[in-house]
Amino acid sequence: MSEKSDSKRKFIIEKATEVFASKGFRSVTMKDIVEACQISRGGLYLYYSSTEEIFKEVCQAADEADADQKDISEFLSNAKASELLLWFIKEQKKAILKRKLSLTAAKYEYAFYKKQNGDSKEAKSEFDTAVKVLTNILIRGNDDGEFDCMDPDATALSMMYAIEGMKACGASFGLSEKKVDGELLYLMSQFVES
Amino acid sequence: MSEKSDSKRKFIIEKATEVFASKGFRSVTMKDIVEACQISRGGLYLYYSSTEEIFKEVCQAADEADADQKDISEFLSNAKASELLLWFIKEQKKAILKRKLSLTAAKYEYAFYKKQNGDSKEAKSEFDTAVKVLTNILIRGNDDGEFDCMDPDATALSMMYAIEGMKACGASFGLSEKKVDGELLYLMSQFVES
Amino acid sequence: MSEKSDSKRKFIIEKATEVFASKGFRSVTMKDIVEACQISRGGLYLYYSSTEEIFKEVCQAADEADADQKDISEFLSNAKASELLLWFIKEQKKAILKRKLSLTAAKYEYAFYKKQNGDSKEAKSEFDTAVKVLTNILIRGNDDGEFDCMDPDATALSMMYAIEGMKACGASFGLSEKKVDGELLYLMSQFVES
Amino acid sequence: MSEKSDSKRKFIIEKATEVFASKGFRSVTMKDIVEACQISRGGLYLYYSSTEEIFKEVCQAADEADADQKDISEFLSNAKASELLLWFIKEQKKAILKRKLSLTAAKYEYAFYKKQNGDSKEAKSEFDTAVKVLTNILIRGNDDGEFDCMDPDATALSMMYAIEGMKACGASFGLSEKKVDGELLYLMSQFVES
DNA sequence: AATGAATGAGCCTTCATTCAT
DNA sequence: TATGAATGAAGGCTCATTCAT
Repeated sequence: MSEKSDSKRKFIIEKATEVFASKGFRSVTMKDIVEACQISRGGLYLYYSSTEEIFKEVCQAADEADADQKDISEFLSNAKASELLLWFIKEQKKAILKRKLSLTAAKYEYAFYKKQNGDSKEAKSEFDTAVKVLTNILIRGNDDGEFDCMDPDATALSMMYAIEGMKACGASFGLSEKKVDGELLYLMSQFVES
Repeated sequence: MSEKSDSKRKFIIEKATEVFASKGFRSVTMKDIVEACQISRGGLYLYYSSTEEIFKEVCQAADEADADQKDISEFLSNAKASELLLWFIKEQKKAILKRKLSLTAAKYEYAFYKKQNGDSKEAKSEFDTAVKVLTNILIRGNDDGEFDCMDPDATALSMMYAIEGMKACGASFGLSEKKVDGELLYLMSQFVES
Repeated sequence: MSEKSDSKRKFIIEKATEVFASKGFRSVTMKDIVEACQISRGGLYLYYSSTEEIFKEVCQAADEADADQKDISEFLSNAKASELLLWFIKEQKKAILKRKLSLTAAKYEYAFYKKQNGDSKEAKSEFDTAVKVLTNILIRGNDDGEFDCMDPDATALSMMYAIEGMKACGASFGLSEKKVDGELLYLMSQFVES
Repeated sequence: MSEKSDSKRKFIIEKATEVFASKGFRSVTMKDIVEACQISRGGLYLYYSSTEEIFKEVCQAADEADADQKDISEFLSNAKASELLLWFIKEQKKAILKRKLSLTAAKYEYAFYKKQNGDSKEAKSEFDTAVKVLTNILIRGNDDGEFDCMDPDATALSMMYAIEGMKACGASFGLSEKKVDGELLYLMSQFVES
């Protein structure tokens, strides 16, 4: 089943991404996806057998697409802390703003859905990873004398909460790029000598 | 007639609140509410004719309940800024933590649902109000020499983003009281001389 | 659910009996029953939620209807053995012949279906009961000097196998009343002095 | 072409036999057979185009396999009646007991299915043949002085009903070899001087 | 006011059957 | 010959909504 036709699977995931981005998670039906893909009901079942299965692959594909944009590991070890921070902030900004295809709302719904049913690990990891990355950046910035951040752990966590808050606000009532920029600048101003 | 029916409406809203808190918005059915209220299907339709209508009243009732706890207007004019901040922070903490009956997830879902359908005002107002209230508190604190906050507008907005982020995190993967306290203290530390 | 409307349940069981009698067990769908009853799909689900559930009640109702025809307990204690045998044989004959509404085929299918899935008790009891009843009749007949049956247990069992065989033949390719009579007479001739 | 396809047909029938033996007739799908044969969906359709067509060949193959075991015609004319009876009884016993690969249940289902649709000849012939064979055996036994059977026709028919009954019981709730032996001995005791 | 039986639309899932390769 | 992806019909189940009582 996994080799059926990778290009078809990819096609379905692409179309499904649009569907989840525009309808969230719970209210998406197999029929919605069938229609988005213009294939038959039975045809979809050859590849996937539930919306949850599709959603997981949609998220995974989206994460991979984000990761592809930069080979982080090498970048992380060579760049200056201020460059890293800029990159990090830009990534977050993209995540907050990407209107058209944002899976944020669907991800919240899915996380809530899993929480109800006992599972609650999946959603957490992405957030925690971001906090760790940012903490490391702040520590290196302190070491290099670029930043002046008293408590990198607390600062990183707090920034990520603010960023998560912007994602949520963006998903529920929209947020202009200007507002996002203003907030990100404000957040950075607390430890960057401008 | 109106008295009796009012108490019945109130009863329905109470039960429905529990349902929305535990199932979110979109996946709640009239049947769920009928069962929670132990009334007949037809009976419910005498009072409300859709889950959306019920959800709006549920949110309104929840907001009023929060507001009732304190007569703010008077309180705002008499209290010291540091007291006001403490009250504000406590309210937010309650909003973040109230696990059992949190409508956060349902509200996000609803906001997203309305955004799709064109409406996107409703959700925004609550957030904006909170920002304004906090801004005023900060300004007063500056005037009284209690706080040292360079940019009250930006600070208030940033704090609310972080708070919104905590709500979202709490709704999707849970947040301990200790973590919330830590973050709130951190946020305040930026302008309060401890 | 059990008191919903007994007359409606009874109506459904009556119609379903016809369906099972004409289509067997496995190939009967909820749709078949819905159409036989001329009710809506959802309507049927108010009373029953699977064909198996309906089939069990159909069988139970059929058994009760058979039992109703005679108050056996009293009859058993007062009648002469030859009368009892006649009654028993007549009942079996009815069971073999009742063409239009015979559940025999459906019962075989169901028994086979349960056997595949591990259960295999349900079907056996009816057969065993009949063997016991017949054995008792033969024993009494011997005691009264009406019959001359050397081994009542073996005879009763063998007769029931033959009767079961006739049921099976009747269900699969039909059996005339004359043939059934001939066979039953032959079976009795082995221990009844004509 | 024909050789290759013949072996393939044979292969399909073998696998299909297992499927019908374990699932009956009506609930067997082309998919079941495709999977049992490990061939493609389209591939199966090159040889057979319905489960009914396959089932007919399955039955025919099974009958031929049974027949192959002994060249009856010659055997019938040379053997002693008591030997023939023993052979006949052993064959029947095998038919009753062959658990794993018994087509009994499927045959009943099929016979019933055809009866609904008007056809009802197919199933009858096998039974009638057996009755005739047994009748002949009994007559010869009488002639040779080995048996003492007053009415060979009636006796043969009655025995076959009992045997058919055992098949049905075996298919629906199982029957031990001991029980089958006991019954067969009982049936024979009625005309064999032990 | 209140009930709850009844309806029918809508989504889920499986399968026989076809067809391009 | 043989494959297996694709289709669409059919049946299962749930739910919003109505209506006679």
